[in-house]
Amino acid sequence: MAGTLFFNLVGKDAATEARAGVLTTSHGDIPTPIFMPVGTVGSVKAVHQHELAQDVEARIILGNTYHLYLRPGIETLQVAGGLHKFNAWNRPILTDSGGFQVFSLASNRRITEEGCVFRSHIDGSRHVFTPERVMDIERAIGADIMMAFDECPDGNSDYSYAKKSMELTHRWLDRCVKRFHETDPLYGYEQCLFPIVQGCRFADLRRQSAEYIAQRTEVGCAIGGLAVGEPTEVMYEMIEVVNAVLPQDKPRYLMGVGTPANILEAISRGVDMFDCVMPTRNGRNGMLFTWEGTINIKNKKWERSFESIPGGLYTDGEYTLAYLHHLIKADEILGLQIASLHNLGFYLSLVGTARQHILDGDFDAWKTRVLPRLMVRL
RNA sequence: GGGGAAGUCGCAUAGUGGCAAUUGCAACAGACUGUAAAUCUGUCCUCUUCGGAGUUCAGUGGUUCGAGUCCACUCUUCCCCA
Repeated sequence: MAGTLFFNLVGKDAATEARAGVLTTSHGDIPTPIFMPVGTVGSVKAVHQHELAQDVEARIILGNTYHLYLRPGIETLQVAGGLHKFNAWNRPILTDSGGFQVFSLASNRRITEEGCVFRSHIDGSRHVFTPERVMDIERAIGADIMMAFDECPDGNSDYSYAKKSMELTHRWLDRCVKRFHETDPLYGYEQCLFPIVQGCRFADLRRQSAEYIAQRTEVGCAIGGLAVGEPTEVMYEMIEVVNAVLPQDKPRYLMGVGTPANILEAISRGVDMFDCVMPTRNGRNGMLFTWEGTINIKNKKWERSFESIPGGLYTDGEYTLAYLHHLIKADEILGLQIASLHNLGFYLSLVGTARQHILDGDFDAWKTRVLPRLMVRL
């Protein structure tokens, strides 16, 4: 069942490794570089689907296997006809495998060769995730892009643990690939499986993992286990190491990253896809991302700033900083919505603009110009 | 007019002899990277070289080694009966 899911490179920056492409799926084309809003439990928090599509212009969103499996449960999703129908999002969806929960729910799980035993963070009940089980669940969710089940070790893990963890992730990958090919999509459209590079902060492990993944990828590759405690410079170095090995003609997805600066740096090192909770979570917590830097809208200094949110999209000209300051301070739900919407709009605009500059051939100059301002705290 | 209750750091509260003094809210900052997050952390009398130092619990006086806590009076607020 090949053919509806493929990647085309359409442009390459001369001075850097930055690329522009199109990832085609049966739910629509995804221009790359792309940012994918995170919708863990089937909703991008505080943002309507129609806002995501029309205002933010999101091309693809994430769902999470672990969270959707616990709630609403895969039976409900199957009866609904998959996540796209269930949550009324008819553009592409990527599901994370639960590998990150192996990391973030470390106190509630135990890893074995077979898989991972979780204690539900909701009711304490016991659940077993194996590579096979995760593939089955991702089939049931119906994501266009399924992620392999991996272990995401802490960024400060020592070499011996990182190596063991990487090797386990590789063995799990082979089981994922096998199960993936033994099963068929449930809803009549093609799904693909992205393997995940691990190796923590160690260049030789990263290289080794990238080689392993390169031989097993069909549509695209992911780089996991970064931005989990290691220094930013180490993350950049690992991206370079990995992307030197991963196939040129397939999209590279840097999982869970990151700040606007992280994203531009990663694009310049050949990354094509990103996801991160930062625009939504930080937005709900009062942080706005703009082309001029970040704003903590809760700060008193914005109390009388009656200008529009800088670089706003949907919100531009309608809502002022002072109004958003008021809404967030007053715990008004609309404040969370506006902040989330603004930040997602900015992130999509960031990668969209980057793409345009790659196609125009001046990405590096543009990046150099814009980067320092992104890191300013207003 | 008679009787009763009460005044604590913005507000509300705890405190019945060792206290710069509980908790909540508010305020002011900070954090947040494949979402256990509309969450979490810190500060929140004044000064500080962050070790401390100095002033506090309506006011004044007293008892005591020691008082937010006990006593007297004053002021203020609230409640009940006339």
